[in-house]
Amino acid sequence: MPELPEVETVKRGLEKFVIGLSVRQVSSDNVKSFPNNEDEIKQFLLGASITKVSRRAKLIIIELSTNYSLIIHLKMTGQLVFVGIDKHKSNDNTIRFGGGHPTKSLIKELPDKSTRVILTLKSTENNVNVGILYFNDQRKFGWMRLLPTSAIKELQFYKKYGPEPLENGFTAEILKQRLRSRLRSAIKAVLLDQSVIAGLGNIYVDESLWLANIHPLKPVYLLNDQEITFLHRAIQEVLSDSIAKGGSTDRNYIDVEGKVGQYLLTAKVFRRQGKPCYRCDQLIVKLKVASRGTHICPSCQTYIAEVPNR
DNA sequence: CACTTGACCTGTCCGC
DNA sequence: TGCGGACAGGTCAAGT
Repeated sequence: MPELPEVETVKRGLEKFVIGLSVRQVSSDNVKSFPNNEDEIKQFLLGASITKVSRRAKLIIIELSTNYSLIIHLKMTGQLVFVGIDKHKSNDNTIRFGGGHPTKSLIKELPDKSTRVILTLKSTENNVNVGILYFNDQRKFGWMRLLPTSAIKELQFYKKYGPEPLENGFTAEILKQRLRSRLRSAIKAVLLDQSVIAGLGNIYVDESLWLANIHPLKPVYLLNDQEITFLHRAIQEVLSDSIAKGGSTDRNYIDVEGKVGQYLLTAKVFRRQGKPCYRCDQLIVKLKVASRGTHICPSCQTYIAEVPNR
């Protein structure tokens, strides 16, 4: 579920709380979640200080003073949560996340049974423990991995990532070019492909297509220039709006401070089946496209399917 | 090559 | 109430 806005929110939270801290202790309960062996961890993670946090597509990169990095993919149910060391429990027994303010959160206790990796972080100057970073992941699809920083951009999947939709270089013309490789596919399937555009997932594809008045099943070759221009603008609007709202919490997502995202409160179609379209009052319908739950307004997003020619 | 589907997991919800 | 099955959706491998 974490897509670009959620991952960006987590990245900003990490910047706020863990930059400058050093890793004192590491524990992991699941090899899949964190496959590096003990030697690598001892040599390149323990004692290293965190110098920088960045994001590419849905990947979080935590750079270390050893010239290694932790790269993290949250996939569906991953969470990165930071708790100040002396703030685990307040008087009323609620966890105090991040800077110590009690936060209403989906999480009741830490660690819990979805906790896969625990990083104890200390001050780089004076050896005092400062906080604990928890990597939770109910479904174990997510992972973190320790790699030489220089090796990240050589990773196969990393090299294939398409452009970042919120960066200046991402123009309507670029979008048009990127779409050209997948002319016969449904636009939704293409937008979900990280090698075409980086960072979109199911929620924001549905939202963007509604905003641009495009049916998710419409094949790319049937999109005209104006539709692509609208789509380009819609993607940027939807993503920036969601980042401003701390992302979307469907069931699982929380940020580094344990907070849920607010985007879905104002979502236009996602999970709104049976409710009226904000533009035309027609009821939102749920269908399946690219084997994903897909939400559209049947009146705003029309596409008369051709008889398949095969 | 372009494109689609299934597998990876676990928790939740729905119908019987 | 218990239980089986569908569903959730990011990504890659395997299939058409």
